[in-house]
Amino acid sequence: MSNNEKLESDLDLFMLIGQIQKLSTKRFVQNSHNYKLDISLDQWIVLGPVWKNEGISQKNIADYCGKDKTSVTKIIDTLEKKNLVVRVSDQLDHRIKRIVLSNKGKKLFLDALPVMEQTRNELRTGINDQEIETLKNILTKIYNNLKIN
Amino acid sequence: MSNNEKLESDLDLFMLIGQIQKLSTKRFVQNSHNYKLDISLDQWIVLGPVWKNEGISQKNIADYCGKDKTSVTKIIDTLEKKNLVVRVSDQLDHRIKRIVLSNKGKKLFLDALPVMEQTRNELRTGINDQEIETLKNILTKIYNNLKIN
DNA sequence: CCATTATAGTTGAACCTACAACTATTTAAC
DNA sequence: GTTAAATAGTTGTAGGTTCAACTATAATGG
Repeated sequence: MSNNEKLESDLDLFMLIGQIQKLSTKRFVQNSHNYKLDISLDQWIVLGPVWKNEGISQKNIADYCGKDKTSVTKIIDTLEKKNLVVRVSDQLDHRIKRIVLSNKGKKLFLDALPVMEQTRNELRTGINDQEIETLKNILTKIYNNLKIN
Repeated sequence: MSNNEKLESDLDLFMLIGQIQKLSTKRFVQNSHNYKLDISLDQWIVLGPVWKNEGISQKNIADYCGKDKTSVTKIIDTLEKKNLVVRVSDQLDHRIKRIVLSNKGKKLFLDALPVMEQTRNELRTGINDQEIETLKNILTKIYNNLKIN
């Protein structure tokens, strides 16, 4: 069997989506290295809601990103280790940790914007806006099918 | 911010694909549990080429599945621990390990087929064949964009 | 009030992924 | 024919995901 022969011939939806997910994650990291940045796609995804909503709780980050609370805990752990964010306990509700960007975190988020832009463009090469719209519509249907229970 | 508010409003392609990938993996595992089967989506994906091509090498499994050779090594490790497959050294080329299904592995693969079928159907609910075709075409373009380099 | 229940976050285990470095073997090139 | 390069697979490390069990705190409802 030649390299990727199967993959290219009768790739089913599961494989296709899994493949694209892996490749786009990889591409984002490669691109960020080209920009001399050290950040993973998931770390960037978590920084997003913190950027838009300073002091957001981990619970809200999880909802925003569609991630499990455990995943958020661990990604925040590594973001904190890299001094990109800090956890601040809520003064009223002591269960809640509020996440705040450090200056380093703000800078990295901004620096990574063009990396995201480039990755998006590479992904969309040769695909027009109409197709992207169609794609999003169908994917949203699938998302809704899977989301319920 | 309400539960999943962001996710549902302005979900971008990366999030959408990542979300669907996570949810479909989860759904497959849930469905397999309902059938009293103990198998993950990735384990099933690796069993596929072994089923179709008895004695296939790990390298070919990796190509077939679009997985890293490291991932294949580790998935085969767990499949072997569960007595679903065995590794057999190639007699001519001693670098190659050929993977063979045990009877238990064959049974599990067959038993899991309806689980896959059901998961596929749940995913496709309310989406016609034309849309699936369109979806696959666009996703294939994206796949090709990302695959090169 | 106090007991139940719900919520926010953490921890540990098991699995998957990617990368880099490694072993062992085969092939190629001189 | 021996050295160099390519190939198959493994190992270790680091990150991400899920599940279940746990801690701590807050809200609810007799």
